[in-house]
Amino acid sequence: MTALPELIETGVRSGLQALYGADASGQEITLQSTRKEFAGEYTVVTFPLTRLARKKPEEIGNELGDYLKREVAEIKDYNVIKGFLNLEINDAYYVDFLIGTAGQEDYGQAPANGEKVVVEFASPNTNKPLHLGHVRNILLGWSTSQLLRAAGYDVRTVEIVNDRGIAICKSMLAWERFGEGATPASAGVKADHFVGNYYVLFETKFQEEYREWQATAEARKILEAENGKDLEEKAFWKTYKNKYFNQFSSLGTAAKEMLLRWEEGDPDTVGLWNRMNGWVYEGFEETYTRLGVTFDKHYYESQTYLLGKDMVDTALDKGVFYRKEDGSVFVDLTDAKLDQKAILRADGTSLYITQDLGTARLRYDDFGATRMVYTVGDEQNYHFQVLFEILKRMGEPYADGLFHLSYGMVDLPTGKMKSREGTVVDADDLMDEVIQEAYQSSLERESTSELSEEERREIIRKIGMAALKFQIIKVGPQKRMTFDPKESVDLQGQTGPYVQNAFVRTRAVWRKAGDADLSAAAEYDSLEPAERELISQLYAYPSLLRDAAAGYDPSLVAMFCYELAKNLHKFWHDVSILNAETPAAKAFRLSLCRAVGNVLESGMNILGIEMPERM
RNA sequence: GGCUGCGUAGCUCAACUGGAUAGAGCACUUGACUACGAAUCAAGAGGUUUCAGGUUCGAAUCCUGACGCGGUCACCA
Repeated sequence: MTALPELIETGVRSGLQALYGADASGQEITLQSTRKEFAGEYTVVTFPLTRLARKKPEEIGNELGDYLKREVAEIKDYNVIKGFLNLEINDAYYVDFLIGTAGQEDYGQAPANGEKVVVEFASPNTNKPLHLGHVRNILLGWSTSQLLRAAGYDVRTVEIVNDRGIAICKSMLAWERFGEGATPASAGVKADHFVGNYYVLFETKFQEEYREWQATAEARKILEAENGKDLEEKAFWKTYKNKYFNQFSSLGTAAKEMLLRWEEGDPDTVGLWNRMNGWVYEGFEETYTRLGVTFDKHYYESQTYLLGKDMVDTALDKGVFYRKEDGSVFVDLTDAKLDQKAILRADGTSLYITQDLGTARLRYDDFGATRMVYTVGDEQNYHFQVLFEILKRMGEPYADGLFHLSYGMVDLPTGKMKSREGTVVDADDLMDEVIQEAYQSSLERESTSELSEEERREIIRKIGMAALKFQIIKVGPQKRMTFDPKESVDLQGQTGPYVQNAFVRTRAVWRKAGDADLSAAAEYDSLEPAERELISQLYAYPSLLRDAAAGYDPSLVAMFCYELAKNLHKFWHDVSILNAETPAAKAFRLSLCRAVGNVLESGMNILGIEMPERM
């Protein structure tokens, strides 16, 4: 069965040929969906055709409309408004489509295309628990991976954990000095928070030490000698903090020594490091599970940070990189409007980007993926431009399939999140909060009162998580977004629970209908406006998924689900289902409910949002 | 400062990539539960799309400039 857009396009082409002898074979015919206020589902814009047809847009619309109505069986009628030709699709065609195609369980799922893609997201540091920024990253990465899956790709999800470096050493040192052997279990604290608390404790102790030091004679001398810009004393010490950490601080020195011991493989240090990171992973796993995401593979920087060096040699041989006299290795990307970029230090040690070269190759070796998606904030746009350009020049087999899924930072209504100012929204707290709010709302309702306490809790969890997730995913990835915790617990309007509610209605009507006989549905032949709207939307679902996947944009799926839910609610209000006028209408509407419910569930599933049967 | 992204209703976001009278939600006002679930529906009000030029049948979208807000410019990650 040829898809409607193609059908219309070829119809328009042959129409132009027949009516005006015009050859539009190379022409782009502008086809869009009809705006709500006019009758019809598809609209041909006739302005661009004036040159071909040498007539006014309205005339072309009328003549073309006549032609299409006559020649194309699927087109029932048309109307012309200015340069817009609106086409209505045959009821029978839509009814057939609903029964035959849209009713299928896996409607929307594209057939496997045999291509493998790796999607990276989350990728946290191990010194602190996850926060709102990670939540956006994770939801975006996960939903994109599901979207690609629906589009027919063979998808693997991965994260790369930054488990090494000075940050985790700070937590380790603080625990060693002040922890008195405590464990998450003994302290009764979620394990990643437990470790994070020691990171904070380190900073606190360090600040104390720093303040005390500022009163010493040594410090006064430095203040006098180095405060060139006549800063206020407080401001000066703020700028001096890093230098103090590296040169004078005993805590700083101890942390750095710990890092050195770790690099040397000192068993005690590595043991402690394993123990504390183990706690962190335990905590992360809990959070991931609550968020409903899983990874096919976890990469750890401690195991990958030396990768990429071997690729440097081949790149040098190929002339992609060059070596400076001091031994450092660079790449010159100025002809690609990028800069010269260091790949190896003069002492031969590697850099962030070197590691990224190595992990790209590693993933290719691990999975054979020809596409890789990196879900990383837009502050790293430049880094990924450089990385991808290099991989391209090196002729890596997956180089053309690299995509930086860049997204904007999350702000709060009060401004940016800043850990120093304690305005960071913790991921676990946030989930608790939205679920608690969903619980409060549920108290006002009795629709689930006959269910068990456990079932009700499960429903409430789904509702709260839906509110949170939808709120975040509905915003286009590139956009910097403002996240208002108050709005995230909204359960009405353009929200996850609103969509869930539409789904629940489709289920409720089916519970009442029992195993109704649907065979009469095919005889239904006078679609109500709300029904046409729903079907044409169902019709567009596969192409919507295709477009969203091509653009790596799950927000399109979220908006689609919302629109579909909205039309379901309107349909619900406008027509009677179980008390429909005829058996055919009843059977048809039940079928429609089932199909809409399935698509809502499918779309929301892509977003990682679960649907309750009741709410 | 160079490069780069963004600026749409009071607020949070759309606008099918150049098409119709710029659309939703929240908040505000008003109506609809004795009807398959009111976490719903319907209606009202809310705009010089930051500003100024340009391109064309047609611009929130493309070009130029100005203003405002981010990001980034390490042999850090």
